[in-house]
Amino acid sequence: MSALADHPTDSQPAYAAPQPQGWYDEGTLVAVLTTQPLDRTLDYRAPEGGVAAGAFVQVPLGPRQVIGVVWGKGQGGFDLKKARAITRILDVAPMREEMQDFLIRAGEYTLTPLPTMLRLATRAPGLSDPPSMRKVYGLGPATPDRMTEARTRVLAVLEDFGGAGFTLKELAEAAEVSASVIKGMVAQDAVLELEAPRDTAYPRLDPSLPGKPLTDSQTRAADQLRTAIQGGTYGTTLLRGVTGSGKTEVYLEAVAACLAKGRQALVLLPEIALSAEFLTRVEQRFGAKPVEWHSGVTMTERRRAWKMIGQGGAQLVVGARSALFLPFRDLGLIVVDEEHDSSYKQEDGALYNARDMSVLRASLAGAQVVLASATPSLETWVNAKAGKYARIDMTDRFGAAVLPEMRAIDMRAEALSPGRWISPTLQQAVRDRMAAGEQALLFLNRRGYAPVTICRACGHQVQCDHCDARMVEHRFLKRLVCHQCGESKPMPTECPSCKVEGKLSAVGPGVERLTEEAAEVFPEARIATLSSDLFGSARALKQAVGVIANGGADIVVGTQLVAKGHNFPLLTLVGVIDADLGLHGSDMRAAERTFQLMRQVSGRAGRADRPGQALLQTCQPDHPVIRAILSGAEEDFWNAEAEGRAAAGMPPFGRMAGIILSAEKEDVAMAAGVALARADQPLRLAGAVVYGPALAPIARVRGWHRVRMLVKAPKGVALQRALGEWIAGVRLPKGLRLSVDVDPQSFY
DNA sequence: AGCACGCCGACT
DNA sequence: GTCGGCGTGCTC
Repeated sequence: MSALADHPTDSQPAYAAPQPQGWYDEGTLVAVLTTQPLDRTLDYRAPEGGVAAGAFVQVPLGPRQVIGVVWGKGQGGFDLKKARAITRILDVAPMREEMQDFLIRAGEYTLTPLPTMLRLATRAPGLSDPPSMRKVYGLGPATPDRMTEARTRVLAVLEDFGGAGFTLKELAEAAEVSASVIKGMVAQDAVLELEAPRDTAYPRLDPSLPGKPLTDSQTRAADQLRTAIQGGTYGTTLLRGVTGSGKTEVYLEAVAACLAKGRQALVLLPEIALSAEFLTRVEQRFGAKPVEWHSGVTMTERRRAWKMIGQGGAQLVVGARSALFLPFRDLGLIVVDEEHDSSYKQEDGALYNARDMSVLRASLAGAQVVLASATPSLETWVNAKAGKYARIDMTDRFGAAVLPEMRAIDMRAEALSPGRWISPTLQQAVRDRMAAGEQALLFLNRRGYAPVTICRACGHQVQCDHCDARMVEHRFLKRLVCHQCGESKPMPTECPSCKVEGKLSAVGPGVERLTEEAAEVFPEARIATLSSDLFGSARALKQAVGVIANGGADIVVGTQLVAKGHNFPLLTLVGVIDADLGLHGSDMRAAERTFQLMRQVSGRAGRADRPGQALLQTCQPDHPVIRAILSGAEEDFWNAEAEGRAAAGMPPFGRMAGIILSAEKEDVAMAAGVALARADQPLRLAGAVVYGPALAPIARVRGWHRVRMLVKAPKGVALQRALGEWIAGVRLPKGLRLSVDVDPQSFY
């Protein structure tokens, strides 16, 4: 058996496959899938003129009109007098059969109902609106009765650029005239006023423009990807390159090869902040910007993007995970940058991992996948090792930069007073760098001022009112914030429990507190703090990053925000304040994540041609993870992790699903969990075991009580089918929410 | 998801 | 007698 028989691409569809793309004549019954939470399609009569399979349509449903997709031919088996007709066909490209397949397979893999999957695929505003029109202006047949200077300029602009296409505002600006001059010429037919669709194709990208000069290892990697793309079939490649090795240039060459073939490409990025920088790079490479798709894109732009991607009027999309559900007409390449990033796995209606679903989508579309990372996930590493994915390693850093020297600072041997976190050894190292005119980064993956606020009179710890989580003091905001639900309240002066005034005290460090300490220890230094909550927008963050990159700070204090791809050429020292943070805890991925984060953060040092150094403050210098980070023996680390996981039957060597039951009352959630645990026969028959129910470690979120269960199974078990039967066999009370997380990232 | 229908308590 | 609580069930 292959190493990953339970991979999404291996699942067998249980739903009826959609009908071959065809045509339905007027009056015939067609099955329509809507986003309404029904467990089946409904039959409708094809409208006047017939309808294509896959067409987006508006149909009557009870008293309402809803949007749906013609899924196949009608199912029948009901009173045919009840059949109603499709109201109208929407003016968008029909859904391709491959997309239908993708939604079915992805829904089965993640145990998500098909209507919910369709909702992911139709997240564009104004889909049902008629095409939005606007007035454009072109050269008219007549000559104006009297020529004026202004009128001459208008005609000159129109002649220079030919055809229609200017809006009134654009033409007025280009010709340096007022709108009334143009309106006057329209009245005389010297200028033509036409209605044209507002949603137009995006500027063409030119893949034949020369790229940046590549190093030898970049050239080899790019060649391998190009060859894969020439083949025009499915394949996945792990592109592993150490920080600074220039992965982006390499996969942009893959994009170029894909565009040259006339197919579309998608680049998934974990964060919006990255895409701003990325857009410029794409524009430099291809002469035009790609299409953006993320939560910050405006409604009108979203509609245009969605329609143009479906029509082929967009070649390259750069986006967040939801871009995976865009209606590509001919997708030839998906790049998942920073494939290990946990933000690819999240709930936006459905629980899915965009990295795994990319592989599924590509396998159905005959497209290539490039999984790029300096620190791949264990799953991907195992797939590559098993030969399921191709693997390219880029080991040399771009230019003269080399990986930083890594050393541990044993905190047990450092003389440090309580409430202080920067060890004397690290202090000296920072001073040395400052003396050399270089920058130092103090890394602490904890937002806010202090993670715990305790009352020194009664010992009370301030908790969130809605969650079982401690509130984190944010001194910058002068508030306590719950990092679970986002709720915040003003910093109290008296203890909420014993009402004693002025005894609340901060325990433990956050970046804000670390900044305070750094300012005391290094009074002459210019200090910048980078933490996501200190910036109101991606723009503000980008500006701060720019200031630091240009030498506007001596010391940067930051959270994991700094680990993600920003380039600071003057930075040569990284001090990790608490390398042990994340090593303890119940999470099987804690070691993996710590390893990745440490490698990434230390990759910040010495990117330019100055040698860098990374110092890790730890109380466990002999911990295997810390040792692997220090030695740089990544293969050893992964082999050890893989062995441990295999021995424990953990993913990717075994299968898992997390179940979360939530209800307003704890006993309701717990009772449902007990009922589920008792009815575990379908799971046992399939060879799976259920653990729990237990109160989730964060047992209350936003006032909802959470109970969790865990299902484990050996590889090769049809886990989704067993889970489906299991849950269907138990009657759950209303007011209870159940969510199933196949391949959970963490156990919360 | 909506929105109906439907069957039991305090009001004109 | 009836307005309305939201429990159950349907939508082609």
